[in-house]
Amino acid sequence: MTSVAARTAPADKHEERRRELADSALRTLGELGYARASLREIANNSEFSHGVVHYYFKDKLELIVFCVRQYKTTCVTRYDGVVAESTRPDELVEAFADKLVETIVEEAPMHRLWYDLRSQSMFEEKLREAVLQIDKSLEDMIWRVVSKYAELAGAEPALSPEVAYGLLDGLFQQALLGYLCGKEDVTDGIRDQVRGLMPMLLAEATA
Amino acid sequence: MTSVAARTAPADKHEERRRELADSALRTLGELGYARASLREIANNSEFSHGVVHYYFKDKLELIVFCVRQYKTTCVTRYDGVVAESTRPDELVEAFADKLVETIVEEAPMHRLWYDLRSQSMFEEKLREAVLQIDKSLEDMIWRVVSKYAELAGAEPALSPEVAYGLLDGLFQQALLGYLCGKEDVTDGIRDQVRGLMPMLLAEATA
DNA sequence: CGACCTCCTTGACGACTGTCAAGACTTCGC
DNA sequence: GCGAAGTCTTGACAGTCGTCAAGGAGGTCG
Repeated sequence: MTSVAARTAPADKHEERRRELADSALRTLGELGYARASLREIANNSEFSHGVVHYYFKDKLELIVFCVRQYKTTCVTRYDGVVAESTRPDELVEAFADKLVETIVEEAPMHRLWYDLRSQSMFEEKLREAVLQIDKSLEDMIWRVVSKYAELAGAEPALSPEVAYGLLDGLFQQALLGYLCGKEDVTDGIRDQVRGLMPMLLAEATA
Repeated sequence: MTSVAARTAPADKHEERRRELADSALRTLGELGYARASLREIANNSEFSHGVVHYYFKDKLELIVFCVRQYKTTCVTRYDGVVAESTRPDELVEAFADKLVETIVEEAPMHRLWYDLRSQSMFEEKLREAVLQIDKSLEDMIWRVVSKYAELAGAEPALSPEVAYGLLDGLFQQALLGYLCGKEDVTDGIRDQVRGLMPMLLAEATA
């Protein structure tokens, strides 16, 4: 309010703490999953004590929904670089496959958490709104890849965004499970699978 | 041992009780999910008391793995009738799609439990062996459908069993989530999706 | 200095969990 | 009909959980 003003407005400070808390909570959640990650364990892996959660969040549920929302908002831009920088269809496929593998190897805990939460939402209504919203944003992300791929190939996508996402998500989930189970060549496997699948997503140009 | 002999051998009796227990446990598990289904709740929804579980099962984990194994062994034959009775490719696709819809509508709790457990196996090593085994049997089930379809169409499958299963499982999971979230026309949606997808799984006959 | 406000810790609460031991009830061989 | 084996119930155990109230620490402003 005065000349210099606060570095950060008080409301922002509050919001920033929420982000910090959510950030360290995500580490624990990715390690233990939704059900076994207690608030005490989450707090232990942060720089705070277990009581502070209820100062910034109403519920365990509110914390967790906030966490996953936060992670996925950064996550949905993951392939945008691939889309922006590819100039030939096969180049895009390779870059996309590389990025998929990188995601599985480097962010496996986060993604198993996502699948955990999506499964939980089948039982718990309170999770559904957030899950559906995130799912949609992932579908959009995949669609940007597919439609760019079609454009570069001079063709049209042969499938709806929903189906394209469903198919690729199925493959990704399978690969993630395989990777976590220690199966070898799962990374090469997903690469081959994507190389084989992507051309099938296209149809002749109709316009 | 005598002339008439026992109706069921003692070992069978024990095994039969396990099946009975698992059967009523499955109802509770399908309703509450893996994490929130306590042994007391499971026992409450059966004709037994909560202590009996440890007479027939070592663990909660052993009970649950037994349950899902039991369910899935009946489940993996679900589409065999479709495979056996179809004589034309389009007929198979329709019958397959119908069966998928029927499965979603009538057995949603069982299948969300399956996805719950598969997600949990990404965190809990002890679940992985059973999950991988069941997953493989589902892959085989799907492959019987796809290869029969190819045969009827006079073509070859364009994909490996693994990929075919991954794709269809992705679609199925998406449809299940949509159905549980009360989305309308999800049943018509999956029908259309299958009709659109199946032909894409085929390639020209090479032999 | 003292009153206030924000942020965070501590400790406790009631409820719920998986597990298991002790014993009651049932069934069956003899 | 008796004893033993098998089957099931009951009650308790140690532990964990989410939640929240009481209060301390640190800063700001009157």
